Amino acid sequence: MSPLNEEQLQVIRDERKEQIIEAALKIFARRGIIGAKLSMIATEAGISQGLLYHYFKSKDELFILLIQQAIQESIDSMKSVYQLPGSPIEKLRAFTQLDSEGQLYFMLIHQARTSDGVPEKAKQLIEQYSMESYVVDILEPLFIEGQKAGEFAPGDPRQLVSTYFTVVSALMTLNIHEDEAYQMPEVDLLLRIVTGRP
Amino acid sequence: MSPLNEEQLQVIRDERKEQIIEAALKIFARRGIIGAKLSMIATEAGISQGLLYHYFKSKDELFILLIQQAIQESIDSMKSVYQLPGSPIEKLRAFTQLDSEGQLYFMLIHQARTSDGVPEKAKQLIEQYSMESYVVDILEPLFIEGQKAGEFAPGDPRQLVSTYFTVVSALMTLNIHEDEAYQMPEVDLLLRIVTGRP
Amino acid sequence: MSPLNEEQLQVIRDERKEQIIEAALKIFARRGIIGAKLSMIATEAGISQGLLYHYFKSKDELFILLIQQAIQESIDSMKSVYQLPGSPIEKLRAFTQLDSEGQLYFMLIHQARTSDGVPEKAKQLIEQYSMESYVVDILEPLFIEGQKAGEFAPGDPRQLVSTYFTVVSALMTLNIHEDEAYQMPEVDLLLRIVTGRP
Amino acid sequence: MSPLNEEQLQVIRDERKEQIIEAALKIFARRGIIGAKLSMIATEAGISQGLLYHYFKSKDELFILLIQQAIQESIDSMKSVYQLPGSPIEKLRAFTQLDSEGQLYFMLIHQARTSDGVPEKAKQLIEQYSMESYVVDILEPLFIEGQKAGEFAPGDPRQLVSTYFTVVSALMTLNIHEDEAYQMPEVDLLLRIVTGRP
DNA sequence: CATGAATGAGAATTCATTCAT
DNA sequence: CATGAATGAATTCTCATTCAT
Repeated sequence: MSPLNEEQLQVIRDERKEQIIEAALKIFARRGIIGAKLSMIATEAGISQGLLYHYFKSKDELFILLIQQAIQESIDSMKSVYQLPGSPIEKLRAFTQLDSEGQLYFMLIHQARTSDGVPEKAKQLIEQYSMESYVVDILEPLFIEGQKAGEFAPGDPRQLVSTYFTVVSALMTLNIHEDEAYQMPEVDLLLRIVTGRP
Repeated sequence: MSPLNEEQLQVIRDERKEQIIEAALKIFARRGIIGAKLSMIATEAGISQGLLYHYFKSKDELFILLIQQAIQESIDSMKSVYQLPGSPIEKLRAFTQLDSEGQLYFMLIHQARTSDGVPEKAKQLIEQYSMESYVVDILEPLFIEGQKAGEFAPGDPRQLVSTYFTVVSALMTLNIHEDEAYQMPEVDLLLRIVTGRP
Repeated sequence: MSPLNEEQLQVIRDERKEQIIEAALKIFARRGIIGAKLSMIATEAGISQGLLYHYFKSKDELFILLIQQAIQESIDSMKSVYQLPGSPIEKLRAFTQLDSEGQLYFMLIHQARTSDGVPEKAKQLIEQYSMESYVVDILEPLFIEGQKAGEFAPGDPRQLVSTYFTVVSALMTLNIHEDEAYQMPEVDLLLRIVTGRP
Repeated sequence: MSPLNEEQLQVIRDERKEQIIEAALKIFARRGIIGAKLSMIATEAGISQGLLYHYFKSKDELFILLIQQAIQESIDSMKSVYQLPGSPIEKLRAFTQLDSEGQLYFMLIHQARTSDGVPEKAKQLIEQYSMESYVVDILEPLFIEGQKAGEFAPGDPRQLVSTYFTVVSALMTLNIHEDEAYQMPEVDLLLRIVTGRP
C-alpha cells in the first residue's frame, strides 16, 4: 500500500521538521511566544496547521526545542571564537559581528526571558545557561590572554566578559526590525569597553 | 444637590486614573501589549475590569496614553541632564543610573517598537521620537562640551551620542525581570565607550 | 433636617417620574428594549442613571409600565373616534392622522411584539389587548354605521375593521425615522380599502 | 496528497455557508442585529460559534452579506412580476402573496433600516435601494398598463406604486411571529387601494 | 503522511444594577 | 432625593488543538 519505504519517509520527516523549525525560529524570535500564531508558522513553513501536530505535540514543545537549539548554538559559537584568526582583540571583533541566524537565536532567548506564557521547562533551560556557568567560563581565557598581550584593559576579567557580553546581547535583541531609529553601533566603539582605549 | 461635590469627585477620578496608569505601565512594560491582559491590569490596580472602561475607552487608548507619557518623560529626563551637578562625565554618569520608573518607560517603548498588535497611533508617536530628531539633538551639546574639556574621546559627537544612547537603551530593555542571569554592568565600564579610557 | 415637606416631595417625585417616562417612551420606541440603553434614557430625561432606580426597580418594570400606558392610550384614542365631527368616513380619516405621541405608542407595541428580551408580563399584556377582544369591538359600530350610510363598502364589518387597523398599525411602525425611502401614503388612498371607491 | 479533494471541500464549505446564512437570516430578521446573538445563529445552524469565524470575518460582515442578498432578491422578485400569468391585476395579486423567505428578507431590511448598531455599509446599501430609484421604476409600467386596461384607478401611477408597495412592505414587517393578534389581511381588500373598487 | 474543518476555552468590551457618599 | 463610581455577567471574537477523511 505504501509507495514509500521507511528510509524515504525518514527523509521526508526530517525535511519537514527542519522546515518547521526554521519557520518557527523566525516567527518566535520576532513576535515572542504569545505573538507567534501557529497559523503563521504553518504558513511560513508552507504546510498545514494540522501537520504541525504530527511533528510536535504542542506549541510549547516546539518552543522548548528552539530554546535548546538556541542555547547549543550560542555555546558552540562562543567556543569557536578560539578558532578565529588574529589576536584576541581581532577574534573578539569578528565574534561580535554575528550572522543573522545567530541574531535570531539571541532574540529568541530574549523573548523567552522577558515574556510570559513561556513554558516552565524553557525557563529552566535558560536559567541553567546563565552567564556564570557557561558564557563567562568559555570566554574568560580569551580575555586573560588579551590582558596579557596588553590589548585589553586590566581588571577582573570575569567582570569584563560579563559586561561586554551583556552589552552585545542587549544590542542583538534591540535590533529586531530593520529599524532606522536605532542604528547598530560601530564595533570599534563597543570594543572600547574591553580595551579602555579610543 | 450633589452628594459628592465636583472637587471630591475629581480627586477620586484622578486617584483612580493614576492607579490604573501605574498598574498598566508595570504590566505593559513587562509583557507587551498582547501579553498584558486587562484582568492583570485591573487586579494590579485593585479595581474591577469594568471600571477600567469608565476611565479609558479601550486597551489601545490606555497603551497610547502610556506611550505619550513615556516619550515625554524620556525627553524631560534627557533635558534635565544639564541641571545635574559636575563635569560632563559626571552628568552622564548620573544620567545613566535611571530610576525604576524610567526603566519601565524604556521597556514600554521597546515593547511598542518590537511587538505586534501595537496601535497605529502609538507607532507614529514613536517614529516621530526617533534618535535623530530628538535624542541626539538634545545630548549633542553635552558631548561637545565633554570633548572640549578633554574628558570625552574625540570623533563625531553625534555618532558618540547615538552609540551610547543605543547601548544604554538596550540594557534598560534587557533588565526586565530582576534577573540574575544578566547583571547590570558597572556604569564606569560603559562610560569607556564615551571616554575611550579605562 | 429636610427642607421640603411631604407635599413638595410628592410634586418632585411626580415630575421626575413623568420626565423619565417621556424619555423612555422616545428611546424604547425608536430602539426597542435591547437597543435602548439606560444611560440614554437617563441622559434624555436629564437625570443620573442611579436616580432611575429610585423610581423604577428595573429596566423591565419601566418597559412594562410604558406598555400599559400605550395600551390604555390606544383604547382611549379609539373610543374617542366617536366624538370626532362629521360622517363615519370623516371620523375615520381624522382618526388615521395620529399625533406623534400616538405613533410612538404604536411603535412601542410593535417593538414589544417583535423583539426579544421583552419581559413576559409585557407579552401577556399585549396578548390580552388583541384585535378581537378590543380593537374590533370598539370600531365595529363605526363601520356598520358607515355601511348603512353607503359610505363604506359592504361585507363583513369585522374583517374590514381588522384589515384597516392592521394596515394603519403597520404603517405607523414603519414610519420610525424620518425616512425618505418610505413616504407615508395619502390617507385617501388608504381609505379606499374601506370605501371600495377611488 | 490531499485526503479530501478540492471539490469535496468546496461542497462542504458551500453547505456550511448555506446553513449559516439561512440560520442568520431567520435570527437577524426576527431579532435585529443587536438582538441576534452569535450563539443563537450557531445553534440554529447546528455548528459551534468558532466555526462561524471560519466562514465570516465578523457579525457585521455576515449581516451585510444578508442585506445584499435581501436587496438582490427583492429586485429580482419585483422584476419577475412581469413573467406572472394573467392581467395586471392578477399579476399584482400573485406578487403580493410572498413566500416565507421573501418575508424574512423584508423584515431584515426593515430591521436594518430602523435599528441601531447597523454597519455603515449596510445602511449605504439600503439607501441606494430606495423606493424612487428602484422599486417605483420597476413596477411603474405594470401600473400604467393596468390603468390603460381600465383595471386600475386613474391618477399618478408613481404615487400608486409607492403607496401600494409601502403598505405591503409594512404588512410584511409586521407579520413577524405567527401572531394571531394581527392576521394578514385578504389580498383583495388591499388591492382596493390600486383598483379603487370593492 | 497530510489536510483543513471543527471545537472550546479565554480575552476585550458593554451595560444593567448596586452602593457609598 | 440624588450622584456617579463600581461591579460582574453576558457577548463578540481569537486561536491552540483535535479529528474525520
